[in-house]
Amino acid sequence: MFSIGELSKRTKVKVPTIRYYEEMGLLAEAERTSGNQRRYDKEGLERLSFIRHARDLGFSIEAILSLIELQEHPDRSCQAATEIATSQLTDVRAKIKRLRALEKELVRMSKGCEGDGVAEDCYVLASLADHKLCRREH
Amino acid sequence: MFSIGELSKRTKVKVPTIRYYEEMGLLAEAERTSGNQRRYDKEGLERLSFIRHARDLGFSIEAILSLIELQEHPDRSCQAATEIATSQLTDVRAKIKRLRALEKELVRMSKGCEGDGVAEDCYVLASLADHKLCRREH
DNA sequence: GTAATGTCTCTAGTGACTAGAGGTTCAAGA
DNA sequence: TCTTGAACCTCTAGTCACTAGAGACATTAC
Repeated sequence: MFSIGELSKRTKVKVPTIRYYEEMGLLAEAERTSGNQRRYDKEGLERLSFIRHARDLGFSIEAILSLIELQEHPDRSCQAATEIATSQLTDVRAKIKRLRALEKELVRMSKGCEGDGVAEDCYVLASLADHKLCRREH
Repeated sequence: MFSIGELSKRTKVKVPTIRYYEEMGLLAEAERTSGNQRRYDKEGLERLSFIRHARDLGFSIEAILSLIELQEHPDRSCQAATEIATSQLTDVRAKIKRLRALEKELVRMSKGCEGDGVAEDCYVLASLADHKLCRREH
């Protein structure tokens, strides 16, 4: 059994974040010492690692709740889990696409201006003021 | 002179968002009718278009405040504007990189599981439970 | 004149934390 | 055993960029 600080060190999840996850129902309520401090065991560690991993991959707390629910009923179909992962993938791909468009536009803006003139002639500012100067939608 | 609703229609920025921008100091306080409703002119429209465009490109409100400050002093060096744009570009590129890694991992996870088994054998869940199954860092 | 639509301010909520205050508990050393 | 200091507790409020809703007032079209 170890403390919340120890759990934090092992999982690299900050202490307040662990408490927050407990409050959100991602982590079961921890056992307590007689002095009311949380104590964790291997199971708690595994659960938190799972959560941290999923968060790192961009899953929302809500999605993780569903995944945990599923984990706790190993007899259920895993279709839901696959759907959640696929939807996350779709999300990620949409974000990449959008960021690529932004990247191109920002490159164009930055290249247009050396940063050595005055604001009046700045291509960055001009581009922002007039969307028509953009080459593509973003 | 037109109303906030009209401005909203023309810029595609929602009415409460316009009021929010005013509160944040991005937009000058609008003139008012005798009945206390906001009225805008061409200048307000241009300013809001600028803001919207910058937000679309992912600039933070704070960054936009700096850009506007610069716009209002056309004699100043535009170095700051170029720096803001470049830093934004760096940000965007970092995000893309990270999302690409996530994409790969999610593809691998989804491919590993057909979604036709039970949760106990689900590769998605197994991957989340054990980071060691991952091919790369993310 | 009336009815419908638009606008006003204000407060509170979103997601996923993070920071801080003020108090209690624990573990290690003397 | 006592003391010190780090770690822990709960609670509230703040972050960012909005968004939603209540209840009241203004404007516009007929």
